[in-house]
Amino acid sequence: MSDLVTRLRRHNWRITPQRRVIAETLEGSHVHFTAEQILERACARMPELSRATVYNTLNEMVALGEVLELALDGRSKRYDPNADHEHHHLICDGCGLMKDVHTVADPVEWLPGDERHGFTVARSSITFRGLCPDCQGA
Amino acid sequence: MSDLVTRLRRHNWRITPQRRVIAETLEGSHVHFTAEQILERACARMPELSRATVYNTLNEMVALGEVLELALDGRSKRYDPNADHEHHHLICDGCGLMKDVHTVADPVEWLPGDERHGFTVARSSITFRGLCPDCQGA
DNA sequence: ATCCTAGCTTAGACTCTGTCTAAACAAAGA
DNA sequence: TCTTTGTTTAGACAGAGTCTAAGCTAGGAT
Repeated sequence: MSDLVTRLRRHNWRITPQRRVIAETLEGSHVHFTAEQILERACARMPELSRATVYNTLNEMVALGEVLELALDGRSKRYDPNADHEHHHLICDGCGLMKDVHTVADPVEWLPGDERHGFTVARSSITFRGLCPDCQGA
Repeated sequence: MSDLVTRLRRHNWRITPQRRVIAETLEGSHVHFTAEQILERACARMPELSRATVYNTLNEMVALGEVLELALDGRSKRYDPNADHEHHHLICDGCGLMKDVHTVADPVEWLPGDERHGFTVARSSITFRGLCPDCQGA
C-alpha cells in the first residue's frame, strides 16, 4: 500500500500503528503538510495520537533520510515524502500553493570553484516563486 | 554612511533614530543575523530599543523590497540587506555557517515550460549545502 | 506658541510551533 | 514471569514572532 512504509521498514525501524498512520497521511497527499496539519489529519483516523508522537516520528523519518524537511516560510516546517527523487519547489506568492518541479540541469554545476569558499558542496535546492494561475488575475 | 539608509529614504520612509540604528546594524555585517541578534546588537547602541520596533522595522524594510528575508532553517528568519544584488546562499551542514554566492546561470531559464504548471515564475533562489573547510575534517 | 493629528515606539500579553520530561505502556527475550 | 528496551502520552516548557493599548514625537494648522 504505502511505499513510504516499505522504505522505512528497510531501516529496521519498528512500524507501530501510530507510525503507520503518520506515514500514510504524509504520503497520501501531493501537497506538503506542516506537522500540525499531519497531526490533525492523522487524528481523524486515530484520535488518541499525541502531538509529541507526530513530531518525534517526523523527525525520525527525516533522520533516516526518507522524508525531506522544508523550511520555506520561516514559520512552520513542511514535510515531503519524496526524498528519493531530486526535485525543487515552486511557490505562489499570492496563496502559498506549492508544487514539486524538476529542472533540466544540476545547480551545483553552476557554482564556480572560486565561489565555493573551500566548501565541499553536496546538494542544492531551488525555490522558484511567482504567481499561480488563480492568483494572476488578482 | 549607510547605503541601506539612503535606499530606504528614497521610499519617503521616515528615518527615526531607532530605524537608523537597526539599518546600520543590519548592513554593518556580512553574516545574516536573526531578528533577535539584531535586537541584541542594536540595543548595545540604544538600550531602550524595544523588540517590537525591531520586528516592525525589519518587516517594513522587507515590504519595501530593500531587505531580503531568509527562511533557511525553519527556526528563525534571517535578514539580508543586499536585496539589490542577485545572489544565493551556501550553508554548512556542520556548523551552520552561511556565505553569499553567485552562480553563472539563472535557474528560471532551466525550468521547462511544462514544469511551470501555469505559473508566472518571477524569481528563484538556490540554497547550496555542504561542509565548510573547518567541518570537513570532523 | 499651542493644539491637533498622524505616525512611531514601548512593554507586556499573547499565539504558534516545536521540544522536553516523567510516567505509563507494549513487545521481545531470558 | 520478569526484565529490558523502545514507544507513546499529557502536559509543561521554550523560542520566535505578533498584537494591543498606551504613551511619545514631530510637523502642520491656527
